[in-house]
Amino acid sequence: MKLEQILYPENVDLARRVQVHLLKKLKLRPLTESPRLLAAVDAAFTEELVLAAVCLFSFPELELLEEQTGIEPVRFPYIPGFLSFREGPAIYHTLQKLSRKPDLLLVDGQGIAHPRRLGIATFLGIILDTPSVGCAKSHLVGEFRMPARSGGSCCRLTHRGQLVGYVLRSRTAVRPIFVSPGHLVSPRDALNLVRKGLRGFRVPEPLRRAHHLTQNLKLSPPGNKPCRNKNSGHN
DNA sequence: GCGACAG
DNA sequence: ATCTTGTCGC
Repeated sequence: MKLEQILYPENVDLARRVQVHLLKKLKLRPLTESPRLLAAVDAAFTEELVLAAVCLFSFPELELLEEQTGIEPVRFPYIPGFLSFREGPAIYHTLQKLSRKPDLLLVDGQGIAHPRRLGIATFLGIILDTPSVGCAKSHLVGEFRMPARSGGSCCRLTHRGQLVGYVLRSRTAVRPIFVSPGHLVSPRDALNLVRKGLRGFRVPEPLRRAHHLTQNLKLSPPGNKPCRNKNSGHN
């Protein structure tokens, strides 16, 4: 199947077929080696644009190594279960701008905790053939017990009799986050990796950075580059 | 038919 | 996600 038809299906039915197609390629297995380069991705929106941001970090130190952004017109509506067709293309093309290929993708959204096991983390992991982890701020599918009130507690997230991730209370008294494996990792890997990235916040540090970058992009879009010789005081 | 429903 | 002001609490 061509990349063009995977990224830009013309309607929801075709999008569903893309998901069913990609599912055949899904592989979940424990990581052999710890990742060294983690890329956190996020997207923001205006009425007509998708603004993507990618932040590359060393792992597990989490030192920022590189940032990239990209903008595309909105081509797909937001429909629960089809988020990857709204945000995916812009994020995909922005990831291609990185000077180095990441060992792990940390995505703002679900992995296999999805009606068809194809959340955006799984989608990106498969088309880029890279291990990925989904970290969503709210529930999409699956059954779970609410984790205890204290930070660090977590419960399994199951769907149709399968373990699809964990519900994690990253900090005391905050709403839990939903962690699920995307591609080429195990549910436990996903949980462990997200925990290492928390740094005391509700959402992993790398994703916060990506989110901020996305918001800044909306405020200072490229093309609005300040011209030299205009009130710069040195001419 | 009813309720749920990532970002 | 985005819109959108003040306000409750540590």
